[in-house]
Amino acid sequence: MRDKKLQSIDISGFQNDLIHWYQNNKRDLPWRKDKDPYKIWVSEIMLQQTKVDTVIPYFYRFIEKFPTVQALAAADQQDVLKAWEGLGYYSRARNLQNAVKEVVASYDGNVPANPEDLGALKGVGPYTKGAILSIAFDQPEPAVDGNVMRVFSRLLLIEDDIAQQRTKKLFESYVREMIDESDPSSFNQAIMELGALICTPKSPACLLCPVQEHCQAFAEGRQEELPIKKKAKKQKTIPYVVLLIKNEETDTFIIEKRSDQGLLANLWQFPMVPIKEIGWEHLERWFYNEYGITLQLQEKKGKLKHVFSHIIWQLDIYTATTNISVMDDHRLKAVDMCELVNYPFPVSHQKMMTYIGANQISHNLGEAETKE
DNA sequence: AAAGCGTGGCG
DNA sequence: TCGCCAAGCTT
Repeated sequence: MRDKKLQSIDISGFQNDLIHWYQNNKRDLPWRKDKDPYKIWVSEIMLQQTKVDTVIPYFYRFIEKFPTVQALAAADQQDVLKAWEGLGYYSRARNLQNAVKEVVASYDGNVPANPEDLGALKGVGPYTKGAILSIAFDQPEPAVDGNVMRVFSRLLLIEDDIAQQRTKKLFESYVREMIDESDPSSFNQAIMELGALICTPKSPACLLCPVQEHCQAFAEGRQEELPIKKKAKKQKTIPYVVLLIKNEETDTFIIEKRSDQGLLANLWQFPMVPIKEIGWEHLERWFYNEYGITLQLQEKKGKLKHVFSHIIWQLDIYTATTNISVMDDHRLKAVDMCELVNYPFPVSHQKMMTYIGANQISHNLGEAETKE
């Protein structure tokens, strides 16, 4: 029994209008040059919560450095993170490499072409699974991302909160009814392309839309109201003192590897003191207890506000000096300024490198804020 | 189910 | 400046 929402839709007419538009308007993107499942996979992981323009240069560099499943599986995780540096959501990179190792170990290096095995891989959720199956293997599986939910919420006038997990399942069932089984790759990509180019979140270009005549929201002039999405909570601000600690004798700076779990896992940073918990008066003492290093605070170099999706770092950046050169703790390293480029840093800490005269190591970095 | 997890661009 | 948003997954 077909859903009520679909009864008024001319499905094959919709498919034809959509896919015809896609064939004539699709962007020439690097992951559309061939159907290598590995490249499709890499692109889909990079594109999670990330704009196409941001991904393109990363994709080129990543594929050049790790051209095959085997190459990525054999790589050092730090090199993988370095290639991901600046893209964000770094667990994507760690999960991708874990998954690729599994593909080499269990599937002879061939990306599985069935939902069960593919979906069991680290970092491959419902969307990515459907995207790989449809785009690389021409299987009629839904690939429901934010674009698809936006397009379909307008097309079918669906008012469920798209932030809810169960809403995505609802959209998957609609896509299963609507998908073009003769070309699921084009169908899925066309919906996403439409969402990116025409059916945009704000001010959708309905007058240019190839499926305008099928759209129930447009018929009622309600396209701007959809989709419905619950607002995110505001982030909490956490103040830190960041220490750019120089050993004058060896001309090195102290960097620290972050925990292998949680925020920015396994990336490197300049040591940070959660100053609200510690208190200024206990800073040096706490630092010695924590790291075994005595330091002399020098001067404040500036401050940075760094906004994450869920928290905000308020960073006061200081230079400091130390005499301690021993570094048997492997989480800490004393490195020459030139060596900084070999370690993956979060963007916030890349910006601080300008304060110690290091060359900017990133391809995508602006000036740090130095104002008070 | 809801929170944790990055970054850059845009109005 | 600030809130929203982008081809989501994990726990």
